[in-house]
Amino acid sequence: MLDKTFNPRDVETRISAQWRASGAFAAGRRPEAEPFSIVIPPPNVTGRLHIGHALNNTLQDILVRFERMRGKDVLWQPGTDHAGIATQLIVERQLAERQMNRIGMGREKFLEEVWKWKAESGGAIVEQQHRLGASADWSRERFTMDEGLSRAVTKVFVELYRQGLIYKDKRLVNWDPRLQTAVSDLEVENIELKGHLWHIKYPVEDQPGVFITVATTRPETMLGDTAVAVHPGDARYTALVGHHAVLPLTGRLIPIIADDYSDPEKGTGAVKITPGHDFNDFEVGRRHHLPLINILNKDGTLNDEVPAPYRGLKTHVARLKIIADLENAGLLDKVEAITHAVPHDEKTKTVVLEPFLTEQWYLNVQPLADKAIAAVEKGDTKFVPDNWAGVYFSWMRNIRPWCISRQLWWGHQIPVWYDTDGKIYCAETENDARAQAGGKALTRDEDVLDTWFSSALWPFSTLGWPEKTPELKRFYPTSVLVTSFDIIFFWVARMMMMGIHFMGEVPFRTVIIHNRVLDEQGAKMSKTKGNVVDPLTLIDEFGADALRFTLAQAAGQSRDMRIGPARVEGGRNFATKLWNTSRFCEMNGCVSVPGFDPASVAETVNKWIVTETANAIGDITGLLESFRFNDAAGTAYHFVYDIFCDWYVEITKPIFQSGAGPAKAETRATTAWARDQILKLLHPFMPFITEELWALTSETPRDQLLILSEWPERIRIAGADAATAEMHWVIELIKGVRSVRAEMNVPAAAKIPLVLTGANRAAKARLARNRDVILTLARLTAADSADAIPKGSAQFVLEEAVAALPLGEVIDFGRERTRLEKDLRKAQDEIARFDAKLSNEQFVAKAPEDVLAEQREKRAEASALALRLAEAIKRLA
RNA sequence: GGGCAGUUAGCUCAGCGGUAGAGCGCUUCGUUUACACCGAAGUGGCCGGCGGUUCGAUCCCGUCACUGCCCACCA
Repeated sequence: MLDKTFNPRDVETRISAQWRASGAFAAGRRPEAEPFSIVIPPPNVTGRLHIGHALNNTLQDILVRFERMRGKDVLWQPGTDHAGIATQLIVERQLAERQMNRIGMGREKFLEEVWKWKAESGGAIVEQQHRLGASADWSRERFTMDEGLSRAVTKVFVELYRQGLIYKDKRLVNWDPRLQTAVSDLEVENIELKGHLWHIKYPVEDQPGVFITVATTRPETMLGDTAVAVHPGDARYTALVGHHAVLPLTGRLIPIIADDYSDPEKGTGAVKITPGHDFNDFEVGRRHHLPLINILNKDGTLNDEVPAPYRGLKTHVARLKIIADLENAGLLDKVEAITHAVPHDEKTKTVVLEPFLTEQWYLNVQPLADKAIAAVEKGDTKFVPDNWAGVYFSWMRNIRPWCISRQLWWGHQIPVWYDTDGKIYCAETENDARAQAGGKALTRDEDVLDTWFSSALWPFSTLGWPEKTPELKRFYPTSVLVTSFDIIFFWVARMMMMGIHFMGEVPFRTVIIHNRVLDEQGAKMSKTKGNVVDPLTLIDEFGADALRFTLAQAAGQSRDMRIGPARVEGGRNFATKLWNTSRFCEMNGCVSVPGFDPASVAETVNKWIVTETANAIGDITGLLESFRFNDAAGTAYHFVYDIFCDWYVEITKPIFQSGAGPAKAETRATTAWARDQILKLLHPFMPFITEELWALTSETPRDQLLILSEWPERIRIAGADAATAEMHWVIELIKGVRSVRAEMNVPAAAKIPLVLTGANRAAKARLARNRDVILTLARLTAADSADAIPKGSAQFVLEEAVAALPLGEVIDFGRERTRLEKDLRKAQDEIARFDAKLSNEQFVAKAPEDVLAEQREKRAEASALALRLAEAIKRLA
């Protein structure tokens, strides 16, 4: 006997262990089968599972379990990412708490600390994925800084270098002055802030009293100005072009030049040019061969290029001082309050990034991007939903060189060595480099690669590349990638480029972009806001199945989703429902019958439920094939709740309560069969509870886990339509009776569902249409006590009711009249509506025949109903 | 400045040419041997505004308004 309620905690641990011991998740179990593969988006190895991961992993697990049940040879490749900046930040923070810092301890020591932290916290997220029920092939777990993956990274770097696609360049980068590293364009978060536009008067050389006024939001950068630019066609300034301005506070002379870049409409029409600290100015500087002055140190303080009073100041401090000094000098023309976008670091959003001149490694992605664009255009890779392809294209088509070096220590160190002359040796190993260098003393490049560089290789590096492994051959390209839209650029695009470049084939056939998870108020979850919903808490409280089902239900095609305890509670309730239904089946002796043929059932109810089950199977299969997770979950929910529990189970109760007989045996077998189909259909969504019920509720051999069993096949049975039609009448009838009873406050008495077991279908159909008869029945059952109507005899009651009672007599309830009048009005409205439609010549001429017929039939029905209602009202009067 | 989403029941969202749907909430009733993490019956919508296409529009097209997100080098 099943326990009264389902206890997720115990069951989940036990079953999880069972699955892992069984080796059921291992890829390559079915060498003859079609392969299906997914690589997991590797989470930060030291991170914790957040609700976004939970959604992402759930969707993958649904697909993977679905395909595994369908007999495919499934690889779900798990693993974790070293997450360069994020991890290094955490460890540095920890060191700071112990009054230490990485510079002080040196690279080697620091890396030891990071590895130690990885060892300490590294298992956590994987453990959490297990708790969610993720059925990845854990024996193949990889880490981006594994030996194998690191070798792949090195090889890719060296090859791209040799192909001339990786190069070193000195140009402006986005610089993080706190971490003191370059970051890529993508890692910049522009935040709208209130600020000021300062108008500063630059005196013109040898023209006392003449000024050229520039406007800037970053006055401190004026110390690095090397020109003032005006538009060539701007009449206000033509006279000044070719002259020099005297840069305030420094006295340096800078040329006034003409350049299209200057927009006469903006600011004052004259713009200060700071090639060392502004991306546009850098370009202007190149065009005009302007000198380039770097006024910043790596930590963002002003360096010795600036006048002594400003040296060592942080930029925002220097700004205030400069403004004050300019004002004192009478050179501050005016100040406007504006809002403007200020670049910040994307991780903490607290550090202002500075354009900064450094030498970095770049990857010329243009040629790779061209192929990656073509691949999506050709349909080699498809985005679901496909509007994300547009996002992908727009970024790819405007792609710029990727700055791949980072001045961090945690990551893949760049495989480049320098001799004492600074000559570059790029090689896979230090020995190779030394050999190239002819034995010269070498020092290795200090920098590491952008985290996303190794992530970009994930689909093939995890499969063993550069070795030609059997897995690589079998599972690349992967079938599906499931990810969130915010890493399309960071990750998806780069995997496309690297995959095509190194494998000659796209890394995945389909990219499923799921929505982002917000809290219940619709706010983006963030630690600082404290509104992070911890999936583990939800699992503890409601169970993994409840969370998974809730997430799947909410996984719409293109929007954010809001998740919180209230919603997961609904998922939990559904799990409980499933449990209790199985309990009902068990209590009534519904045991799976080996060799049971659902197409052979004779009873109407059974034919009907087989048909409904077949429909659910077909629908859910199709929906999962097209990645419509929410629709699939919704269909399953509706089938289990509304069809199986609310109707089939209720309707079969009388059959189970009657004595023995073929109908009873058949219904038992059918119920067990339907229950088994439900368990299978729900298994991808709710693996734990279904696995548990599978083991507990059937007597067919259950040494085999549900996870390995087959996905249900669609069944066709003879007479399905007739059975369905009759059941619809019956259901309507019962609903009508219930409704009338509720209205009349009739206590429950007779077992209405018993109606079904009888033979006279035509009579039942008539009953179901006839509201008056329903009223009669309701009155009868109200008048008589439950005892007066023996169980199993409602059929008799109904037919008696029809035969014995003239319609008018029963409608003697005062409230009934208003009710009838209301219905009549409604019916008349309907008639009018259909008449309007049917008298519309164009409609009659052009509408398809079946639509017309339907409309006419409905018109007739409404009219008949109105007539009956009118008569009933007349009798009441 | 460009682009992409969205606007449907009190709330969160499905639906996307043929008389408006779910979950939660709310109201009323109900403990009959699966289930109170329950059941039954209800309440509740000019499907953002305005035009157009169509016999027919929540659905297609145009436009406006508002909301959110992404991208962009603006002084």
